[in-house]
Order: sequence, then C-alpha cells, then structure tokens
Amino acid sequence: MDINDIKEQMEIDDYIEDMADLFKVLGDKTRTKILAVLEKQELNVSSISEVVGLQSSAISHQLRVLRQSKLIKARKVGKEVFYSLDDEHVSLIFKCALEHVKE
Amino acid sequence: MDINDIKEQMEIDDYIEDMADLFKVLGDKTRTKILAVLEKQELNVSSISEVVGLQSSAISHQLRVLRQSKLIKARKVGKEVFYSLDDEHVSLIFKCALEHVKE
DNA sequence: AAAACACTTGAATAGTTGTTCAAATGTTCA
DNA sequence: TGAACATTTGAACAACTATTCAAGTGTTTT
Repeated sequence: MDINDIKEQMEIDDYIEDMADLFKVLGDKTRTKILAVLEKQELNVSSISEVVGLQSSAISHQLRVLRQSKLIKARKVGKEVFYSLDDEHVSLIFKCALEHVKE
Repeated sequence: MDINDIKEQMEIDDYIEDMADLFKVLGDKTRTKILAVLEKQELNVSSISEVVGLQSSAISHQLRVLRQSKLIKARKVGKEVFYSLDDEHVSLIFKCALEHVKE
C-alpha cells in the first residue's frame, strides 16, 4: 500500500461520521429528487414542489435539511426563493453512485 | 448544455430511487465504519465487531444490509466468515464525499 | 456425542424521520 | 390598509430503523 493511500485512508477515518451524515441527507428519495432537478436549473419552492409532487411545506422542510448540509443555496427574489446547488461534489457523488446502481 | 450531459442527466432521473436507496445504506455510522475498515483489509465478523465496538449480532445485521446492496462479499472459512468490499465504487464515492465534508 | 466457538436470525424496543395540517412570516399589489 | 401569494415553522402522527437479547444453525475439537 502506498504512503499516500494510507494518509488518505486515515483522513477517511477522521471524517467517517461526517460522511455518514452526508449520506444520510442524500439517502432520501425526496431530497435526491430535489438535488437532481436543481442540477439542471435553479428553481423556486413552488416549482420544486410541483416537479417532486409534494406540498411546498414538505419541500421547505427538506430544503432546510439540504441547506444545513451546504448542498444547496438560496436566493430571494421578492416573494419567491430560488434554490440551486451549492456544491460541485454532488454531481460527482451522483456520478459514482450511478455507476454502482446501474450494475 | 452538451448532448452527453443531457443524456447523463436523464440516466440519473431513471436511477434516482436506486441512488437514494444506496445512500440510505451508506448513511449509517455503523455501516460506514464497517466499509471503511473493510477498505483496508478483509476481516471476519468478530474482528469487525471489535473494531466497530458493537456486539457481533448488531454487526451481522448490518453486514446483511451491506451484502444485499452488493457492497460487500462474504467468504466462509470454517466457523468464520470473512467479509471484504465487493465494489470499487465505494472507494470513489467515499473520496467524493470526503471532499465535501472536509470543507 | 458433547462442548466450544462463530455467526445468524427473529422479536422487542427505543429512537429517529418524513409528511401533513394549521398557523405564522414576509412580500407584492390593488 | 387589506387581500393575495410564496415560503417557513411547529406540532402531531405514522412509518421506519438500529440495537439488544435470546435462541438457533453450523462447524470444529476433544
């Protein structure tokens, strides 16, 4: 095993709980759907609510979770709040996960 | 947006639920720990139990979940069962997740 | 055959979580 | 100001989940 692999492995140990927390956030159908549509475009709560098929209250609750995990960011315009991805890693993680589930 | 990006995006849509299921499996501290130690080496249930700090019954329950998700594989040797990673994507996903939580 | 060991399984339970409903906040427009 | 709209928030509830305990299976050893 290479010395850099070992260092990386140790880093993983330090962050295991944080990673589990991140995966917990991603491990919900509603939240995954939200991230998937936000990957395409910035959207306000009503639109997300419509696309996902849940009332805006439920969406708002989940957007809060995603925001707390720093996965999305908000931009307020008048009455509306537009959400978009706040992290390029989401796309990468999705890509890796996709490879696994496709098998 | 490039045509290949669009195709990939559509693929993600098809697999959103499967991906959420995968993340749900990864989104547990015990299971993440198990995967992290198995990334280093193949181990039997007792050893995993010792490293993770839970009784082997609990470990066995979680190993079953991981096996069902095709993330680990089992190899029986006498009384013991040795587990190891069954998917190279786990390492990749961990790497991406690590980048996010490190920020 | 029986004891010892490694692991698995099922039931029970305590804790967590996602959604809905109802009410509240804040913004725009008549 | 008041009505209409978008979003957020808190409480309540149903559904799910991780762990433990106890019992069971299967293998080795004496």
